[in-house]
Parts: sequence; C-alpha cells; structure tokens
Amino acid sequence: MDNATLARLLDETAALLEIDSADPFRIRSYRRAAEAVEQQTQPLAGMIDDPKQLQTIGGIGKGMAANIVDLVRTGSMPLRDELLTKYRPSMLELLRLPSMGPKTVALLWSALQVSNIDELEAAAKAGHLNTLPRFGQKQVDKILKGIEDHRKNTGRFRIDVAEDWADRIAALIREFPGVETITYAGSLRRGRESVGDLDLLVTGPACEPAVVSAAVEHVAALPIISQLLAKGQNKVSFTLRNNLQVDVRLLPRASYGAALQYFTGSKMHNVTLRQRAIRMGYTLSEYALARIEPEEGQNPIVAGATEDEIYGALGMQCIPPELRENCGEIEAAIKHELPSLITLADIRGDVHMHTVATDGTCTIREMAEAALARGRGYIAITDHSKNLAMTNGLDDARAQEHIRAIRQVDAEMEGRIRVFAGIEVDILQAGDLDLSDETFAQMDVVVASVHSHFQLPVEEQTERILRALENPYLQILGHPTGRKVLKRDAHHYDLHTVLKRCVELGIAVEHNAAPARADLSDSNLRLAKELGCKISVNTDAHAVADMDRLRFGITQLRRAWLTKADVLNTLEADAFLASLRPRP
DNA sequence: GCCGTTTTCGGCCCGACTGTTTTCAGTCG
Repeated sequence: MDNATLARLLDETAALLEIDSADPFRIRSYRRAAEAVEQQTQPLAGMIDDPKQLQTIGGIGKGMAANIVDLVRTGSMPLRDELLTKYRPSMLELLRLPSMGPKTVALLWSALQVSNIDELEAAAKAGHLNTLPRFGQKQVDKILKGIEDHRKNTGRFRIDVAEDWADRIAALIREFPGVETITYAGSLRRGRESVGDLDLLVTGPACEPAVVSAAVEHVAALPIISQLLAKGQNKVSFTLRNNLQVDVRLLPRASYGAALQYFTGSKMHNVTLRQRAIRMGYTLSEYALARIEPEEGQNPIVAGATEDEIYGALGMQCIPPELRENCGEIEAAIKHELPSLITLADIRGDVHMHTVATDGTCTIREMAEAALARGRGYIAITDHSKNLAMTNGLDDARAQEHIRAIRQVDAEMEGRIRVFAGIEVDILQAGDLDLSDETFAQMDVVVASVHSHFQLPVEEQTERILRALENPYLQILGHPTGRKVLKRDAHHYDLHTVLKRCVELGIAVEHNAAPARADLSDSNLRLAKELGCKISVNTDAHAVADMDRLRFGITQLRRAWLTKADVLNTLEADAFLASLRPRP
C-alpha cells in the first residue's frame, strides 16, 4: 500500500468520524496524520515492522502507528470498519457538494437514508428535503445546483489555467478607482500544481472600511461572474462559467499582511502558526497579530500590514509561500535555517526542447532567439528519436543531419547563446535506445524519457527502464519526477529503484516544467534530492511560448525545498556539460 | 488522537456568511 492510499484512507476515516459527530480534536488528528503521511518520501509500508519509526513522524503517535500497521497489513483498520457498518463510503462524496457538511450528511442519512448523490437528487426533487429542520427551498435549490455543477466539473484547475483566470479577473477589478494592489493568495500563491479555487486579495484607498462597500458592489457586478455565491462587508464569492470558484476580499492596508498570511494558508500551516502565537501571548487572525492581554494603554496590535512583520513578531524568518505546508518550515524558520530557495533567475540553461524536425512548431533558430530573449545562456535541441513514430522521430540519418543544422545555428548565434545538439529517446517504447552509437557520440546531451504508451506490469516496466539506463550515452532521465508517470500512471514503475540506479550511474533526472494536472511531484522531488540525484529542470518546449512555463517548474522545485546548488542547469554551459554523466 | 518553554493531563485556531432562525447552527476558508 503506497503513502497516497494510506493518506486517503486516514482522511476518509476523519470524514466518517465527522459524520459520526466524534471529538473534533480526534478528527483533526486523523486529518493531520493523513497530511503527514502524504508528505513522506519513504514508503511507510516498509516501516510497519518497526512502529517506533512511524512515531518519529510528527502527528503520528502510538495509536496512529497501530492504525497504519493495520491498514498496510489488512487494507483496513478496526475504527474504519466500525464506521463503515454505520455509514456508507459514498457519503464522502456528498461532503464535496457545496453547503453539505458532516452534520447535514448525517441528518440526511438518519432521516431519509440518503447516502449518495443520486439518492440526494431524488429526495430533493421529491420534496423530501423540505421536511427536515433548517431546510428551506433556497437550501434545496442550492443543493440541486450543486449536484449539477459537481457532475459538470469535479476536478481542480491546472496552475497555469487558474493564473490566467486570476489575471483576467484582477484586470477587471483594477478598473475601479482606488484599487492599488491585487495579490493571489491560496494554493495559487503556494504554487500547487492544481488549485481548487482562486483567492484574490485587494487593497488600496477604495478598500478602507468607510468606503469599501462601493468597491464590493463593483466586484459583485463583474461581467465575468456566472453565479454570485456570497457578498459580505468586504468579501465577494462567485463562480465562473467553467465552475471555478473565486473569493475576492477587499482589505485595508493596515491588515493586508495579516490577510495575505491567513488566506495563503495552508490551513495546517496556519493552525501551527496560531498555536505558536498563543504560546507567545498573541492571537493571530486575518486582521492582525494582537496581544491577548494588552497592558494599560498598550496597543494590542503587534503586526498586520506585512507578512514580514507578522512572522518577525513571532520570532521567525518570513516563510516563502511555497513552503507553507506544515512540513517542517515553521521549525526551520524559528531556527533561522530556511534554505535559500532556487529562483527563476538562477536557471542558465534549458536542455529539453523540440523543433519542426519532429513535433515542435518552431525552428532551431526561433527557439534559440526566444531562449536568448529570456536570458538563457544555453539550450539543447532534443527532438524525438524514431521510435516515437507519431512525432516523426529521427532515424540515424536525419538525426545526424539535424545535428549539423544545430551546429550551424550555434555558429550563427556567435556565442550570445550556446545551442547544443541533443536527442530525446523513449525508453519504454524502445526497450532500448534506438540510435547507433555513432549518432549518440555526436550528441552533447542525451535525454531518455519514460512515456508509458502501453500497459506493462510494474516489475517489467521497472526492469526495462533499468536496462535502458545501462546505455552509456544516456545522461538525463526525463519525466521521472513529473506527472506523466507519477500521477496518471502512478504505479507504472518503481521510482525509488530507478532513482537509486540513476544516482549510482551518475544520470541526472529531469523535472519537467510543463504544468501538470495533478499534484504529486514535490514529494518525489524531495525523494530525488534525498537520494542524491542530480536534477535538471527543463521546459520540454514544443513552441517558443512554452519556454515561459519554466517559472511553474521553478515553483515546484521551491515547494520541494530545492536550492540553486541542487539543480544542474543553474550552472553555466561548460560546467553543465562537464557535470553530466561522462560518456565513452 | 497528539503533544509538551504550564509536560503524562488538559489542552487543542479564528472569524464571516447564509439561511432560517426570533438567538444560532452549520459551513467554509
């Protein structure tokens, strides 16, 4: 059983406990444990013979360790089994509907034996819901609308898509006079690969309490709104036509930092931070950090205008948003030991991209110029080899011709940017690398990617990859820490084994900067770092514009606590080539 | 169920909005 499954089962148990009206603190323990499990880089299933080892993880004590042992051994645990005799697993899906919380789900079950979405819809349409306490027609309509939306769109939004929408909304809000600053908070600011909703924080003279209502009205009337969900004194919530939910908050300058801190989250990060505040005699809210018991004539407000101020008053470094996941960043910030995270400006080269020779849409020269314009010092053109036939992959003859064309452009650029010749070969498709040694020998950079085009057992896929790694020309393993394999095809090969072999052979692993649809790669990146892998972040650009997504890749590296020193292509061109695996 | 600068019990984060209330429970972030 992998960590993601363990985490899901613990989280489900928490939800069932909620429906069961259990002790809220016990529920929180299960939630905390689920998050802790998800963030582990080592598979917990391998630790069950030594529960003491499990207990070294924060949030996992004696009881939770026993639960994990049970889950791994039997696939379930006593508490979960007991809850499932009282409730149905499908009720967890109900919790995802808007305005449906544990109390309502429990009520629906006890009063109407409603346990899933279809039954809920039927009950609503039959008018049964109106017989329940606190259920008016408005509530029923809301639920029916919620069901409809849920069926239309259940997923999260990719970070680049979400950011696009945020930009458009921000531009509309900015038309209102007196709006000065708009910041994206929430998971978008933390750089999650996917976000569930948008949190926009707005400030400026128009947001001061005396005048804010006009600005609120402006936001609530934006033409982009599909459905207005809520409108308060300084908050507007709405959905877009694509069902993306947007929360806009308009705040005075004085509390902007506190609000930004608060709405950036994550939730668990905030909880831990507030616990610290209380121990120090403060209380932290979205309005300010304040003294709990101010002395006579003392201003209770300690900080609020900036995040720096707030973290500073709590005796710690200001924590970069990407790290705020309650996985050790608070302890590190207290000791002033936060790493100096990698930034976009640290990246010197991009060594995975395609041209019109295979499935790209731009020429070598266009890619070189575009990379130069973005401040890169070198690139590698790595078109596909012939086994990826649908991309018009290169055979030996075309590959060699392509190398000559690349050398030509390199010369034309006159040293303003270096253009290296490379190739991307597909390990699983080939089972081996499919060009001649002679061709490989002429390449500057050889990237091998794991495209899982067909379904093989985990063992066999892993075996094939390990075999391919033995090819002495292979220098960078593409896609091992990105989504392509690890989320959609989560179990298609044994990452741990493959990464370890890469370290032994000196093969770097690639973090693909293309924004993914899922949200798993930071723990795999941490694993790669822990194992001592060399890491290269590349855009896999198929067009000039794709190069801009490097910043999304950097965000993921930051989430994994990586520094400049952890990433190979922060080096200058010569040093980069020298640090690749030496070839025969 | 976890945890410890008040340590092995007694705590555990905070506020806004909605709907259906005639004083608040539930949901949400």
